[in-house]
Amino acid sequence: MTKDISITEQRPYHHGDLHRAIVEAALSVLSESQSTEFSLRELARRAGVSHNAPYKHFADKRELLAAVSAVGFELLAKRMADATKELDSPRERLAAIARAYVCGGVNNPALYRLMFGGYLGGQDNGRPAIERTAAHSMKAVVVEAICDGALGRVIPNSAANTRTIDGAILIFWSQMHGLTLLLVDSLVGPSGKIEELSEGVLQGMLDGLANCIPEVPVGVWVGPPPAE
Amino acid sequence: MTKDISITEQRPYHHGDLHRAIVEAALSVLSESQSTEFSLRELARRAGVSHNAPYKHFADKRELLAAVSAVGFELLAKRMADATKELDSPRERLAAIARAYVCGGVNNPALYRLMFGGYLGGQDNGRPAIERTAAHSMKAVVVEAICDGALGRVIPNSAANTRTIDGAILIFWSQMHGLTLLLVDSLVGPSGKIEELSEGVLQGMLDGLANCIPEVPVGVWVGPPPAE
DNA sequence: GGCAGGAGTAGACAATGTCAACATCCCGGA
DNA sequence: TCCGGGATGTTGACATTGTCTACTCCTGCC
Repeated sequence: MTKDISITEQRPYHHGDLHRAIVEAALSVLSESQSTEFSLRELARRAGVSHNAPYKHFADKRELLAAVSAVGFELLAKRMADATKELDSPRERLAAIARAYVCGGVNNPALYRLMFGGYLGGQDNGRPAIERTAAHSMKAVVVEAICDGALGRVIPNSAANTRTIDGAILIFWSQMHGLTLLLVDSLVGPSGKIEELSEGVLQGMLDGLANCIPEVPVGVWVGPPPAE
Repeated sequence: MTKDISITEQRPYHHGDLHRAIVEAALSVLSESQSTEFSLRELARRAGVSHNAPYKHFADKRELLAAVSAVGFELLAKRMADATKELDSPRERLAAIARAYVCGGVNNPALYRLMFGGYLGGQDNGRPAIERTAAHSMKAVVVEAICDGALGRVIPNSAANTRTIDGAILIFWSQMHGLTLLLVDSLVGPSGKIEELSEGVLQGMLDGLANCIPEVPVGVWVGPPPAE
């Protein structure tokens, strides 16, 4: 009786690629509402399936969020990689990466917050593997740019330079991360000056980084994510 | 019939200071669970009142969160202010403020995330006034330290220096903000080296800041929060 | 002394995350 | 060719949550 095909041929019983559909719905809702508080049921509705169908693809909401977050990291990595194309000066390339990073966060704050807002375990270790992997590949883009000579000298990505690279990454990343979030929160402004502002911070940081690079301490986690 | 005083004298019908009790309960839950997803009803339970009593003191959950966030800003301001006591060197005072800032965030990540996680309007303008006020008084501590000569020269807090001060604030704040969040997310580690790491970033930033200070662009919002 | 209104309570509602039981479809082995 | 099992979807249920409305209790003020 449930086989009552009312109008035209309704979608087949099986969706086909619900996993992807749900993640995309989440990205849409995230962009539109700019709120991280959407419901699984809403996504199911958008995908045209019952409220419980997503559970066949994600163990729980957290796992779905992690998948979305992972896409966010991939998008960011791609943005940054693309930004370095057709640029020769290593320093300019690192600067371009920084701009792409901040820009990506500012353009979709809700997604950026999802990636870094601690909706997962709080600890990186608590993040599902899929997300950690994506985050690491994003970081690799930065590592490469720094080793490339962006700070005034080429730094071979060898064990001997781990300390130097780790330190540079930490300074670079935390500065960009903080700037992005302050911009997103509108805690700095007026908004018309955002690019000029960011540019000043960026160039200042690169100068400072180039100077203090050799003395930077050790310990940042760089390289493949630690095994579980 | 509801007047059945069962055991000893039960608490009086009126709580006395429920507003404060609810905020404190929220701070407790936040510290304990390190999750920002607690329920209003849970707070009411802790305070020993009915699930609707909090609504006599807060219009909705968002307003309660804003109040908690405001307390967070006040605590942070106090921490930073205390950290500068008994320190003479302006630079050391600014460094102490930075350490206090990062430390405060790392010690209670959930609270820090509540303050900056965009659970409010996303935009600073969307934040309730009480919270903006608290955030501003926190920022004032930093402004004072910078003007004090922490960067190698005294910068009178006058209109003529707005650009310089604003720029310094932005660099300083975004670096500390980003560092705090990376530490909280355990995206850098190992944790044993956190202090050493932070110290490196901090000193590097102060050096860089002192150098590039004069050229920093304009536009950061500093001063009393803009009128609604 | 009484009354207005602030403070707290009880009950209801829709929405949500998640569980369990059932339905439908597709694919590989007999 | 048939069939049965597993993956995928559906329906229904449940506890929990934010919030609304109506009610009760108590306190301060005229």
